[in-house]
Amino acid sequence: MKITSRFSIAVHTLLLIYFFQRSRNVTSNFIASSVNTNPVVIRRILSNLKEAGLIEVLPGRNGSKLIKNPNKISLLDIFKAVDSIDTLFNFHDNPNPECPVGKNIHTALDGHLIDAQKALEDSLAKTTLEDLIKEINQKENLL
Amino acid sequence: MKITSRFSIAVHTLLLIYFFQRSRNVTSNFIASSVNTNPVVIRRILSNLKEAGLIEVLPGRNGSKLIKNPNKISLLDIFKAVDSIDTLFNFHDNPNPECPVGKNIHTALDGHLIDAQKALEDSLAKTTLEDLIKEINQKENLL
DNA sequence: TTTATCTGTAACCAAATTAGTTACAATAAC
DNA sequence: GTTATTGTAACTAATTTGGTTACAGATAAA
Repeated sequence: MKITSRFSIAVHTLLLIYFFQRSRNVTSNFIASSVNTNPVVIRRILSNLKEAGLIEVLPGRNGSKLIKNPNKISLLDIFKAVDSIDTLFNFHDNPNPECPVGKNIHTALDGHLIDAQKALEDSLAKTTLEDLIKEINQKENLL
Repeated sequence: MKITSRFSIAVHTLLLIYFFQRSRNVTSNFIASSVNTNPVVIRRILSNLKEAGLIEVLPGRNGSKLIKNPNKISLLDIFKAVDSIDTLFNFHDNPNPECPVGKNIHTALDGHLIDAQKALEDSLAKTTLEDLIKEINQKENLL
């Protein structure tokens, strides 16, 4: 099973807000046309990003603004904002406690699953929105 | 979104085969009663583990056996056997190429997503079935 | 050789999740 | 006042998951 596209859409959304917030109102419609989806899908994600304290969504028709410095917004922050996973790995319910394996499987495995999830999260934490902004600026200037 | 319980069931299954293969036929029914699910669910996973070269499923009513040393079977091997994910992260389709962000988002983000997936996999690769066997033996001896 | 057991697989189901959609009240800009 | 936008509810279609029944084919045990 996979991590949903809500995450990549959220990153895309924040980049659009960063690049366009000074020149125009960054509305859900504008974002949707760059992401290529429905504006309501974007509004749901904007709602998550607002809740996480990464953006403000201005009332009326004023679009959204970043309220944190891009170098303070990591991919992990974005991931947690939109995909609020507590534990990445599912575990089968109620293994048989009469069995030596069933009785101990949780204790034996849980720590390793937490480690793996932490490794994923630590990796995401290393990259910031600013890093992506630089990469895009570089690509655009090369043209 | 989460990683399915197929993974934890597969680990449970391999541990059962290890601990019981000498004393009884480890059948899908026996495994299912320890995992607490339906035997067909187990057979599907046994099929994956066989395909991955981790076990042999003996014909008739002879159960399954490990065909690799537990210290050569990592959690990553098991994960890949049952959850065959190519890319862990979904990415939204067809971002708008007319937009500087839409045009570059894939290039900017893909590498970081691959890094994060690799970090998860490297972590899973560190633990072997033997490690779990030791942990269970330790727990059982303490009783 | 007959009977019981087990695997492999197809077919189906219910529940959950996802992305997408329509609709509309509330709000602010123009 | 009119228009544009947000926030949210409600609905849909598609997909995935775990569970289930059914059964042909293979093997062990009697």
